[in-house]
Amino acid sequence: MPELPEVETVRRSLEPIVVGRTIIDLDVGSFASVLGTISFDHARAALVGRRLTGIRRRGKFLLIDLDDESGIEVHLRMTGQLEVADRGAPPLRFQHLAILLNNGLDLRFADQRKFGRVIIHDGDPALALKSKLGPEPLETDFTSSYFQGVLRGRTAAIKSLLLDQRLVAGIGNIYADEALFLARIHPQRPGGSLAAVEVDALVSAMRDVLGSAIDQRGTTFRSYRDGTGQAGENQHRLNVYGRGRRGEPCFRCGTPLAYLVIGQRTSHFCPECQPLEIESR
DNA sequence: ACACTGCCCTGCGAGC
DNA sequence: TGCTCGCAGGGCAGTG
Repeated sequence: MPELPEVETVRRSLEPIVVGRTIIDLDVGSFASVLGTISFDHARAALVGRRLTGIRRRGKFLLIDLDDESGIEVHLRMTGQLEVADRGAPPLRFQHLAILLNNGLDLRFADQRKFGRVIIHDGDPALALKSKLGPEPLETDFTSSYFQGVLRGRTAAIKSLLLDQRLVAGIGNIYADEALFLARIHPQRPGGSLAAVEVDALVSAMRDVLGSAIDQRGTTFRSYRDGTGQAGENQHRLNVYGRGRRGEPCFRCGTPLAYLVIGQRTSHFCPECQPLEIESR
């Protein structure tokens, strides 16, 4: 499940290989809606001959900039993969699109569950995302006071608010659970009930879990790979995600971890380290 | 504006 | 062993 650290790892691994290359053709598989509503012919007309000038990340979106000020937006959703391979190499399993480059390499998009998309924009793809995405949690404009303002008066569970991309961009289920554990905050606490010190701890925990996950080149459970097909290592560093369902012990206190479904997402936490009642803290 | 639900999609692991 | 069933969940549309 690619979240900010995984998407950033894909970006970093692709950047030196694809930037500066020119698109010579496209190859689409049977799943035409990977391109959204535009036709394959339209996509080919828009992309062939374009040079890739950069690759950026915004939240969980990858943005490929082209030399005519247009761009491509890629979202991997749950099981998407974006990988570079030699033209002669066999296609990826579940491959839906290949962008053929002038250096003998193909940029390939695969997705087992067909949730991911490759969207071609006439202009800067970042503009389309501007209204949908909050600040980047690793940038300096994501401050504790900003987040405190965002949470003020909110009654929804903090876990759900962390997943709202309009409030902060790039957090998914794994890193939301990990950050709440580090900050010792129960996932069901109403967002507006967090004290200033708790928001401080949460903001700092988000930075910690995301930063170290990038250092580990992402979390690989099953399908996630970087742009060269390499798995990440962060799955060995997780404190709670996936462990609550199995009732495994908390690494901090030994209490069996628990899980709850919040906003239709499984939330793993330590009932001892992350109490729901503020009075008992 | 906010909170919440249902939808998309399919391989895989659990259970029988 | 072979089968069925439900889980995994990001973003978006739709409802109240």
